[in-house]
Amino acid sequence: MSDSEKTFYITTPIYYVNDAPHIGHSYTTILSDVLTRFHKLAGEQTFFLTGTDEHGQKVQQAADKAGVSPQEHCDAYSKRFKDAWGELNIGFDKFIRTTDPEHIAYVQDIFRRLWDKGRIYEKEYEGWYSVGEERFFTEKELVDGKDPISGRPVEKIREKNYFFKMSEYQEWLIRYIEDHPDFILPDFRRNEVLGFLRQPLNDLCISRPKSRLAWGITLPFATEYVAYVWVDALFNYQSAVAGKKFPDGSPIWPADYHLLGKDILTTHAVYWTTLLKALDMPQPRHILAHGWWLFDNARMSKTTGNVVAPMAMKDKYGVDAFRYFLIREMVVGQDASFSEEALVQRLNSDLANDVGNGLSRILKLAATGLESRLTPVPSDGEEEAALKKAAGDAVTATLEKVKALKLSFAIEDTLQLIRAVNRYLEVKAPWKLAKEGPAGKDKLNSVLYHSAEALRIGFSLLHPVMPAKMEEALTALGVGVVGSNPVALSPLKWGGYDYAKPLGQGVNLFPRVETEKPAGQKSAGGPGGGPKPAPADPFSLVHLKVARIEEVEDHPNADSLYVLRLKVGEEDRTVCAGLKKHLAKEELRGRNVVMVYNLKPANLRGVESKGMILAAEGEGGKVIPVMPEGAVSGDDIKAADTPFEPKADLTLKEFDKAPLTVQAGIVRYRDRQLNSPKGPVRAQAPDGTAVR
RNA sequence: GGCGGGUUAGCUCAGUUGGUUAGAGCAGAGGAAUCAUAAUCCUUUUGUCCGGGGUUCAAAUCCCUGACCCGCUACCA
Repeated sequence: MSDSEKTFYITTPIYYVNDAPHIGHSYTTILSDVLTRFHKLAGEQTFFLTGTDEHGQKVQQAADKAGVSPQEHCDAYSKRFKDAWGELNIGFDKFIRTTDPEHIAYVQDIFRRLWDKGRIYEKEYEGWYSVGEERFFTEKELVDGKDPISGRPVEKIREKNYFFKMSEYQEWLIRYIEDHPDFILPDFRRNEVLGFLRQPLNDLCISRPKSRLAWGITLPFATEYVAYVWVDALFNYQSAVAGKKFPDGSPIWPADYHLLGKDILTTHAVYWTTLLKALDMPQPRHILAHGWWLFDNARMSKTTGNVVAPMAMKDKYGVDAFRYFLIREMVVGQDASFSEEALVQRLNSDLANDVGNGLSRILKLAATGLESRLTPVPSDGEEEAALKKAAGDAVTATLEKVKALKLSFAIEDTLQLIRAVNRYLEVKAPWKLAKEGPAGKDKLNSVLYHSAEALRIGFSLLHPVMPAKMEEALTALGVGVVGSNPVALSPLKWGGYDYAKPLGQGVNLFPRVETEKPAGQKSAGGPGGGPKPAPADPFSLVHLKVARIEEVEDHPNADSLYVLRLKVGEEDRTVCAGLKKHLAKEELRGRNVVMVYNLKPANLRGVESKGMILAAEGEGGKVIPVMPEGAVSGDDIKAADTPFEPKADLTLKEFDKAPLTVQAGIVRYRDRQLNSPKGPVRAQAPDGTAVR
């Protein structure tokens, strides 16, 4: 995959210092570590970069709050990541911090070069600044002279900022992505980026005045400004390796892989690439967006008490089992689900039964029959030749899949070899040979030597995933571990070790984890599944409330939307409604309506909408808001005989799963009518009309 | 609403340019063995390949259509 045969430079995103390390950070970092170790195993020169992103408003605020300097705050918080990676056995080559003087100087140099090349221009504008939202609004965006999002007052500020001419590179970028099909991975992400680029690309504001944000990198050509944090952060990938070379003298940049979560793909695929282009610098070879870890039914876990805290799993079952699970279970690019049950399953069936037990049996056989000493012999027999071939095949197949980033499948190929050893032992029955005394000794040696060789190669292939445990395993075979490579000699080559040292004894690599199975309650499905919990009634998650429309305004940016100021009990709410085509302002003002109270806020053309007004959508596009009979603002609306467990930030999709319709003039969920404390919710619409 | 992807064994997924009896791992069942971590090995069950229609000598694979799921995006609110 890599254009370069001998070198491999991989990066993780730099993590925001204020965050606490969690499974998302851990996965990205472990994945990078595993890939790095594999490439190292294949004999390449590698460089693995990770670090922390330390500038920005939130850092400044957190530091102020704690009464320390931003730098002190960063020093303390950055360390949490470094420590976490230590615990996860991450072998990074450099841990960069964006407050490193070298990084700051590098970024300043970049800004200077962009400025000299005329890629940056300044633009002065006057706008309305909302302190609460920390952003500008145009005159047009203001609602009632106030912040359209929070409704708070704004102040008029005249401000100058610097912009990067990103829009000029839109056509180039589209073509580049089309010409390099494996630039953005997986391929469906590439299509999404191309879709994003079908809309006009704006120039990028790359400065922040120090009057608003002081904690950042000062722009060399405008010292009263700091760099926009994303630009600052992205250049870490270069500043960290600036002037550095691989041992053979070849430069480290460009990166072979930028690993990242799908949420920051646009930043990398668009901002980063165009910035590099503007500087005539080589592009990274691949940008890989991986998926997320999901936890099914977190809710139920809480009530039953078996909360899955992924980071605690590494303490409970060991770092290597944790790493193995993450790499084995997630198909790179896809989402995957995390559960303790699945982790234990993998630990027992793959690691304990196959890997650990495989080693255990030959150590014991060698101890009883050969005093733990093996002598290399040629692979004359049919089974021996087959095992030797299986080892070679496993190496080829595993490394090929690693190159294609199919790590979960790569592991499976390696495990095939380990299983082949167990099968070979069954055929040769060395425990019988051991009982034949001196006569069987040569045969026994041959069987155990072949088994040990196959295992040694298998363990070496697993080493990138489970460095600590595999070092223990290889040591048990007498193989020394040099640096992070399993052996100084050929770790992946049959006959690569002479067994000069005796084998170890009594090694239990992965103790089985006993799972308590309540008697008489055998799990219905496989352990992966288990009985699926009954899904909650979709409507039970919905929180409807009566609201009074205080004010109706035109949306500043959208022809079909109103911006409604609502009073919900004592609370003020701003909601957008697509009612402009259907109703005049006067028809709405002062009216009581029903709103979805717990809907996740959405930004609709610049105005944040916190909720949604329910209306019957009749034939011919007629829209009639529903009427809560006699109810007052703030009343809850519930459906008869339906549990009421509102979920915070309900998505529109979740709401759509509980379709509402009109029957006999009353709004219903299925056949249950919706009531306020005062009476039913009515809508003058024909039976069957959908309400939304 | 627009664009894109998906639906294959109880679970997680492979299935190359359409080509014989559709596969792997795990889970289940039966047996063998006893060196080993109640581990291993052998044998083995189950699939209307989401539904419907079409093209073809031949379709999990191509086309149309319906259902459900997911991603991105939107004057969805």
